[in-house]
Amino acid sequence: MDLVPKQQQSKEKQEEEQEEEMMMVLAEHGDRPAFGHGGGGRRSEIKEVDFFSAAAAAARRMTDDDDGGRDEAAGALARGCHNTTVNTALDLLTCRAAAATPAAVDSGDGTACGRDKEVDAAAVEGELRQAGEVNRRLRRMLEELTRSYSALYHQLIQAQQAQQQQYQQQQASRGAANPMLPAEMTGVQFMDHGRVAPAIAGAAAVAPPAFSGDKADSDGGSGSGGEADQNDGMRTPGRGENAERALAPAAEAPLRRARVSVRARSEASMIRDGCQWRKYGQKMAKGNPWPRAYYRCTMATGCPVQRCAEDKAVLITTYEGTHNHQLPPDAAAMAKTTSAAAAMLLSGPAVSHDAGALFAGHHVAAPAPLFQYHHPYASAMGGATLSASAPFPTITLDLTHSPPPGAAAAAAAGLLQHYRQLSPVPAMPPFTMYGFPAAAGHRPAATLLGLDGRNRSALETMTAAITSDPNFTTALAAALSTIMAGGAEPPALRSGAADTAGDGGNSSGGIEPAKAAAAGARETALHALLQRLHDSRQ
DNA sequence: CGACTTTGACCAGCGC
DNA sequence: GCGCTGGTCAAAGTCG
Repeated sequence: MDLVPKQQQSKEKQEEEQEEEMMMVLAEHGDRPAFGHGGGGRRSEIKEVDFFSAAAAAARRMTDDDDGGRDEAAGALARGCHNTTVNTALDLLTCRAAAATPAAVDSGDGTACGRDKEVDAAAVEGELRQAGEVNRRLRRMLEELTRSYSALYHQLIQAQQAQQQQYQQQQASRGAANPMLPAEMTGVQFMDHGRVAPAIAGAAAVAPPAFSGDKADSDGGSGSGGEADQNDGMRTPGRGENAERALAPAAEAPLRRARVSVRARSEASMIRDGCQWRKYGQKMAKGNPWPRAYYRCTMATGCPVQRCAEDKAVLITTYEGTHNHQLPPDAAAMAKTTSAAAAMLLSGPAVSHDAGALFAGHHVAAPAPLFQYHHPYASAMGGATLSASAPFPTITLDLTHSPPPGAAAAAAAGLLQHYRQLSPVPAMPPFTMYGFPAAAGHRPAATLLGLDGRNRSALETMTAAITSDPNFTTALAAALSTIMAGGAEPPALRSGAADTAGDGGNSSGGIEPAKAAAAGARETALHALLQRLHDSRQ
């Protein structure tokens, strides 16, 4: 089930297998498949973009591994296509370090182990135990931070809902004779962060249902216009859209029109994302020497594919809408990514701005934008950007380049800094941040965070994007060390978090000298651990 | 023969 | 109102 004509599939399957073998070999060396430039000696361009074969291969590899931590990671990775947990496919824990130790290398030998080596092994094991302890403390601390954030976020939601109700009451009393009022109101609701507000059903349909691979009744989430969606995919701006508009509430069309654009280097005419697509049209777009092809998911939904005008090797795939049927695991993986991105776009703070554009001409009481479109964590996401440019709000996941070493770390540090500054109105950064501990601990982020579907989807988007960054380990190291060294958790997380975090929390305010010394020691240990992890991946 | 691709025509939205 | 452009339709062609 993919975008490639069936007649090509057998040949490509062989290529896939070779690809996966390559992935496995590379993974053993800590490398990652590189999209585009550089690539660490690998070919600079890939013939086809298969976002998931690598993950599947990694999952298989890890499943075969005896290490418990890896098994857990592999399980989580494999489950990622079927549930709503967040998988970062990280194996940052001690398994790699352990594998790199002389003890691990020589354990099967038995003849070459001299007494010195035994001593070394014992020392390394002790060191690893220490590192593990630090890791556990860190995890506890971050769990506490997570809880604090979650509580704050819910307070924010409640406050916003109260504010919205107040607004609605004002509008109801003021504009009873205004026929535009319903649309305006839905527009406002659309911009609200409300997690389960009926008016945001479209956004909800873009995100969680498709994620979970649940039988998504998400014909765009409206529950109406089902026929149009069924027949037309969800993308029927022409004649079909008229029917859809007639059936759907006024505000839902914009909701469904958020787009997720994936840029990837590929010589193929389409990317393989696990779904079955059928081409139904092709046009020469103005200013683009390469034709824009239109594909429709033969299972129900459709999406246009476009070749980049600037670079033939860059394939731009734009997804719009939501599948209204069950997806195969591979397709669900991409659906998770794209629909999560759409959900973030529709429900995140930036939506305020986008919605302002969308509802231009309406009197939308849009709250001031909380974030810029090119915010720091967009960089940390490895090239995810939001665009308010017409006609539809679009989020672009750019896989065509990998940031230079250090860029990801800088982005992560910037993300933290940015989050500290903006934490009074928590939004996406916490999701990103909190994805880290969940990833490191191979635990479902949803369990950690108690996230609702929208937050979870946003988290998935972030983690999916972040983990595509080959330098993510470096970024993680920088982020964690920033937390430890800076001693400045996000302000929203300071209150009450430090105590329950045990001594793992490097609380900022008035640390006693002894505690400071201990914190310094922990920091040193953490740096050593992170350095080792980083080195082991290179 | 069925599924799929190609391609010209058609339609709607938008800007001038 | 007109022309341009994006998006879709549907008939014809292709392929296994």
